[in-house]
Order: sequence, then C-alpha cells, then structure tokens
Amino acid sequence: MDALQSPNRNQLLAALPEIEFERIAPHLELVAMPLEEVLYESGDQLQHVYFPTTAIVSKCYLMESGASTEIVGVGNEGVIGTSLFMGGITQPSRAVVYTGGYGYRIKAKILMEEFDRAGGRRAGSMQQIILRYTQALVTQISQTAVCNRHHTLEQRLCRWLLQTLDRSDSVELNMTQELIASLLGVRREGVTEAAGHLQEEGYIKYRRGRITVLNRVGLEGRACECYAVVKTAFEQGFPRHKDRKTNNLTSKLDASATFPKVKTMSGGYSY
Amino acid sequence: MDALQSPNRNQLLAALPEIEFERIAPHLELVAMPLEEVLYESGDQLQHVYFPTTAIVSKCYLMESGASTEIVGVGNEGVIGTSLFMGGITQPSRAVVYTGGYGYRIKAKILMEEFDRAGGRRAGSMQQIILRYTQALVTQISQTAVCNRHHTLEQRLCRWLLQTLDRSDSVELNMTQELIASLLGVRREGVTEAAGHLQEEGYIKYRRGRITVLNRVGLEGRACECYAVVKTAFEQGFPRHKDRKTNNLTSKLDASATFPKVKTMSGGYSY
DNA sequence: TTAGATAAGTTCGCTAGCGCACAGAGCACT
DNA sequence: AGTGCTCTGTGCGCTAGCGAACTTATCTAA
Repeated sequence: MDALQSPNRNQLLAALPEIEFERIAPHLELVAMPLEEVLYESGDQLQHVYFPTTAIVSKCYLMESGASTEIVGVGNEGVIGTSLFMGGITQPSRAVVYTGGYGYRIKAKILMEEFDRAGGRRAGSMQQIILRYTQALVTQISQTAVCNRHHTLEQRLCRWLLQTLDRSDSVELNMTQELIASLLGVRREGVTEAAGHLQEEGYIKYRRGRITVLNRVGLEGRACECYAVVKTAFEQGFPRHKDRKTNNLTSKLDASATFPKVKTMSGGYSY
Repeated sequence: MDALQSPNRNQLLAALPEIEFERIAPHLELVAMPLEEVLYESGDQLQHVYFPTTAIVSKCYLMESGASTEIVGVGNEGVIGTSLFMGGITQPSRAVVYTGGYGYRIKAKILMEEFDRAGGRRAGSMQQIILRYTQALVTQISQTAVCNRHHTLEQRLCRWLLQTLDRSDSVELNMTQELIASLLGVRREGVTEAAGHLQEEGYIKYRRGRITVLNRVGLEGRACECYAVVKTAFEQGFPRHKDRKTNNLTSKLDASATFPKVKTMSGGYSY
C-alpha cells in the first residue's frame, strides 16, 4: 500500500490505539475526493464521516446573497462530520473539497457505535479523540471570527496559506485566486493585490492557479496571531506521537492499491 | 425559593431527566455573577462549570493589540465550560459576565463524572445535552465568523441586541455603548451612530447605560440572517419542553433563599 | 497556429468604519 | 446647587476594501 494513502496519514486515525483501530478498520473505505466535490450540503443528515489523508475540505456557509465564506478548513489533521456525534443536529454549512486528494470514509452508524463505546467507566478512545478534535475545531472557528473582524486581507491570506500548507505535503498549492477569494469571503481583486504584494517581497510565487511558497517563515511573520493560536491549540490537544504500525490491515483497506498513486513529496505534517 | 432562581431557569438543567438532575442537585451551588466578573481567563484549567439563570456571559478573545472581541455569548440557554468535556484542553478565550445576575455552578470533577456516566450502551443524558449544546455553540460561533466578515455594524448590533434580549427576561438591557462596542469589536462611536439610527426609527430607546427595546420585530427586520440561523439551530437541538417540577430539592439549593431577589418580569425565554 | 477560455493584473470612484478630539448631557454625591 | 465623573453625541480626515469595467497573460484544444 502506498504509505501516503495509509489511514495513518490521517492524524486522528493514527492516534487511535491499535484495538480501536482494528475494530473500525474493516469499515474504512478509501475514496477519491476530487476538487469541488460536496461532501454534504447545509441541512443534510450525515451518511458518512470522512477522514482526509491528502484532500483538504472547507466548511462553508452560503449566504442569502449567494456569497460564500469558509468557516473552517479540514485536512489530514481532522475529520468531517463531527456534528454527527454532537446529537445528529444538522448544520447550516456545506463541506466542499478545495484541494483534491484522498480520504477514508466510514458509515455514520458504524462510527457512532464506536463513539458510544465506553471503556469501563470512562469514554472510549474514539470519543476522546473526536471530542478533543472538536475542541480544536471550536478554537479554530473562534479564531476565524476574531480574524474576520480585526485583521487585514493580507494577514488573513497569509494565515490561510500557512494553514493550507500545513495540511499539504508540498510547498505548491493548486488553486486560483478566485477560489481563495471565495473561501476568504473577499473580492478576487483583493487577493490579486495581496498575493501580488507577497510575490514582490519574494514570499510566494504565483503562476496561473499555482502558488509556490518560497519563504514560509516570512509568511508567518506577515500572518496575524491567529495562525499561531490555532496551531498551539491543536498541538496541545494532539501532542506529537509515533505512528502506529499498520500491520494486520483488512481486505477493504487494500482497495487502496486500486487507486492511482498521487505524486507528492513525503513531507511531514506539522499542523 | 424564588422561581427565577430555580435551576430550571437554566434550560440545560431543565432538560435533564429527573434522575440525572437529582444526582447532581446536591452539588449545584447558586452563585451571584456580578457584572465584569471573570469566570476564567484564557488558558485556565476549569475548576467549575457554570449554568447561568439570569446572568449573561461573554466568551471573549483578547487580542495582542489589547482589543477584545466576543466570540459567543452564553445565557440561561447554555453552560460555560464545555471545553472541560472536550478533553480538558484550555481555551484561548476568557469568560466575562456582561449582564449581572445569578447562576448555578458545580465542581468540574463532579460534573465530569456525570458526563462520563453511560446509560447501558448509550451515552447518558448529561452527555447528550452537553454535546447538543456544544453543537449549537459551534453553529453560533460559525455564524459570528460569517457575520463579522459580511454584515454591517448596524446589522450586527441588531442581532446582538436580539440575542441578548432572548437571554434576558425584560425588554430593558443595562449596558453602555462602550461595553457593546468592546463586545462587537468596534468603536464606541460606531455603536453610538448605529444605536442613534435605530432610536430615530423608534426601534429602541437609549438612555445612559440603559436600552429599552420598543419594537422587537423591527429589530429582527434590521438584523442579518445570522440571528435566525442561530435561533433555528438552537431550537432544532432543544425543542420546547415542559419544565420539570422542582420537588425534593436538597439542602444546598435552599441556599438561594439567602440571596437577594432580583426583580424582573417573568417573561418567557424564547431563544 | 490560432481561437477561445480562463486566470491574473489594473484602474477608478465609492463607502463603511477607524482614530482622534472635543462638546454636551445625565447621574451621584456632597 | 454645585462639582465631578461617566456616558453619549458629533465632526473630520483617513484607509481598507468593495463593485464594476477593462486589459493582459497563460493555458488548451481544434
């Protein structure tokens, strides 16, 4: 199996103890998550929960005016479908893939059983992990609220690029300014201007739908405090860990072999 | 006991089934929550969890610049301290009382035990209620993010007034424009202008630290869609319910008799 | 190689909201 | 009645970001 497509590539699955992982492994299904795919619409009941490995997903709110804004992004550090565990209430947001890639999905019902499974008097590992992630999610969304109110377009762009970079395994991001603008909830021209500025200073290189980050540290200096706050919150909830070895994988996982390999640097994820 | 100071006044406590409520009742402690009191600072480990009855609390993020913005408000519809249940990770926000009143608090450890208590294979009621509330909280924070990005000061002010009104039991709110401005994350003068405008149109009356809402429906018309979105999300998670009768209350609860009564209309809460 | 499409860059007038400075207005306490 | 303090109102110049219309660059496919 391609190591990049191992479930371990998703940090939440990787954080699961062996026993719990083995229990759900037969139900994990590797799926392609192409650009623009909508995982769920606002108000949908969730059928599946997604653990991205290389794909990056955005939860967006679609305004009455037709405009759309990202509330939070989810990559291999997280899971899409937390509202399922929170009582199955629907959400007023949609989930869209904005960087095509792969991920594992699992039927909502099955994962829900694992979530409710208690270990003695305490909650099970799945529950612990999901709740911890949800807390990090809350921090991230909160910071977005603050950021939208107080920081400039350029600062927010830097933060967003860094977060996307952290979820990616390359310094090249494939996305148009139009797409970035719609996620940041600003004009496309605004992104052109800010990105042009960053380009002048040599932090990034922009070429028709492809950004190359040349100076990551520089970007961090230009981003607002929000980037660091979110990153810290995540690291607090999920301290660095060693990867679990993926032996004894069951049949369904081997389906990954049938998927085309994705060429990437095998860079570490540091979000 | 003053009905207004009954634990039932908090909607989450009221939603607890009798058995679960009785179990935690001896540990509930009625406390005064005066204006400006800080329940916890950014980064604190939580010692208590608070269920407001008449007080209203704001979770704020304090920026490096010294400015502060509200992330979400919590009144008798909710609870302060959800991060405790999410793995005990600290939050980068502080909780401050912005409308003085009362609430019940309970030691974190005790409530945590109740949270982890499973009913058979399924989660207990406390867990269900807290998680549902957390989901509503996420929606609310998300909407704040959207709102901060797209809506005008006046729209946000209307939304904020309505939400505060929903958590209150009167059409009179005691708060200065300065306070409102710091919660909305805008200039005081901006609030003066927007509030003055609403006053001209007869929606509200403003007099030195005291707002009277004269035309609630009018305000709803001026608010952005965010108000309705959040309200709907909350009603979906917590459909209207009948109040549980509060018989068999234990000793500690009677401590309420020693607190001064708060004069209010006995208006219904409709948030 | 050329045509068409899509992405990125540029310009211009406009507005919401900021920062600052200051002028009244209401309340509390002597 | 007066003093002082805190709140509210107003004016002015300034900036970030918007909306719209347009040009230029780059990629793709016939």
